[in-house]
Amino acid sequence: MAEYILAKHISKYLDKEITLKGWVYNIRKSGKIWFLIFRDGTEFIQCVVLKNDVSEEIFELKNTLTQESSLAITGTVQEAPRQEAGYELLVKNIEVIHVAEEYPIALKDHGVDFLMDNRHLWLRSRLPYAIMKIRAEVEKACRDFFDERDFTLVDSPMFTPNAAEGSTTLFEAKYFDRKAYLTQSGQLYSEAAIMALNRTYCFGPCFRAEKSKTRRHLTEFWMIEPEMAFFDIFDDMDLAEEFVEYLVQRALKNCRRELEILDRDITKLKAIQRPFPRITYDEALELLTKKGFDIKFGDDLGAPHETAIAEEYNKPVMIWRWPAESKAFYMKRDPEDEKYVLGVDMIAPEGHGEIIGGSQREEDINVLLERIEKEDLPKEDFEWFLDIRRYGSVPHSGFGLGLERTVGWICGTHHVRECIPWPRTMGRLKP
RNA sequence: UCCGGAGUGGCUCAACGGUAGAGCGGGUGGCUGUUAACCACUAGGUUGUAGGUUCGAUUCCUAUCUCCGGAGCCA
Repeated sequence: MAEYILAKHISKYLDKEITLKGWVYNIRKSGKIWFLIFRDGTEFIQCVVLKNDVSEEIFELKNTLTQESSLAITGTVQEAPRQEAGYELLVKNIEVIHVAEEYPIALKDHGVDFLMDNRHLWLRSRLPYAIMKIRAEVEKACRDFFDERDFTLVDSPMFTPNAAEGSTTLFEAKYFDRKAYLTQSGQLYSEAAIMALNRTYCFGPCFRAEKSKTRRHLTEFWMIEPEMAFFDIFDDMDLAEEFVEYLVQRALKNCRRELEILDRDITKLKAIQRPFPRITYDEALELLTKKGFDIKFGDDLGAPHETAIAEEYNKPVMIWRWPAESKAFYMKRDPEDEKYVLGVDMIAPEGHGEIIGGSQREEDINVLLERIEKEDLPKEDFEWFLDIRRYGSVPHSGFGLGLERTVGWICGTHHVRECIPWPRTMGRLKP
């Protein structure tokens, strides 16, 4: 009886008889030989069926098996240097489990809308498969990085009573007889948590009802947000660059096969080593002016600006020390010049946009109150947040990294919607 | 919300205002090393919707819906 194995382990079974269980990816027929490209969710393997090696009944399956039919296939493993997997299976027997109906996704071009409508099937294709593998590795790397550095995972709530960022982009939910909002960020909760646990991170979905229709936006996306007591903006930036370097190198180390499937230029990823360039907002303005942009102090940097800056480097760029008026109320003012806040954005190379936003947080309750009043935020909703500054306030910092944008950069995908299994955008809630 | 682009067999796309075509997928047949295999034959269409101009509209006009790309905002 042949041993049932996962296809990814095939190299350990050279010349042995094994059984694989999975699905038909493609069939190439010839007269007395046919090739079945098989997938089981761990690897793609070419299986060779020779007329003289199998029964008439098995050989004739070439006419009845359809794309995505499920089967158990038994045969001998042999080397096949021309195959991506390096091995192929010489078939002895095929047990058909289910013959699939005509499969809508062909191995040819399809439009994005069609593929997204069929996301539940599209996930079976090679590119989504590779991206999901890499996403899982990056998520694991996120946890490992912080777990190995004395951080405690403290999850934040999804239902919140108020906004964390601006109030314009909240999803409203019915919460019994009241209103609740889906969280946009766990940061405010993390600020409370570090006073209990010193260094924490939260990792989960965030929801923003932004009516954005660009390749960098989802309404539901995942964010990992570390928060650290006694960290200033420089400690924050040091950690951010160490973190991003770690994520990229982990993907390179553990997802080489998947990056190959995606045809990713890995020399670009290999170059992602510390230190990353750091420029201030003022320096960014100077650079942009030199490049011909019409931009003045106080203007926020848009996507074209970010791209222009990013293309100057082959590494992520950190832009820090931003004009206060363009940034959130909780960011700490620069003690040397009140016009600025100690915030930082990290821009990924190759046009993948902002992957990190972070800052040193304002620890002075009076400054915070002043900002809350000036921005006309509902003070009573922030009382608990102000308590953090009433009882042993300390300098602290943190940042948030967008998972899909980071995965999109590592994979070299065109759009972040490919980097989440079930994308939610302004116009898409299905499947 | 604003600006631009696109809606044609299951899918991806053609078609000067004049008989709607091709490739893939499906079906049938052929081929012993194929790499999105190849070759031959075959079925498959109220051109997003509603109006209008015209002898005649896939093509021009108006409205509307959907999708895509971008802007703003952000991760």
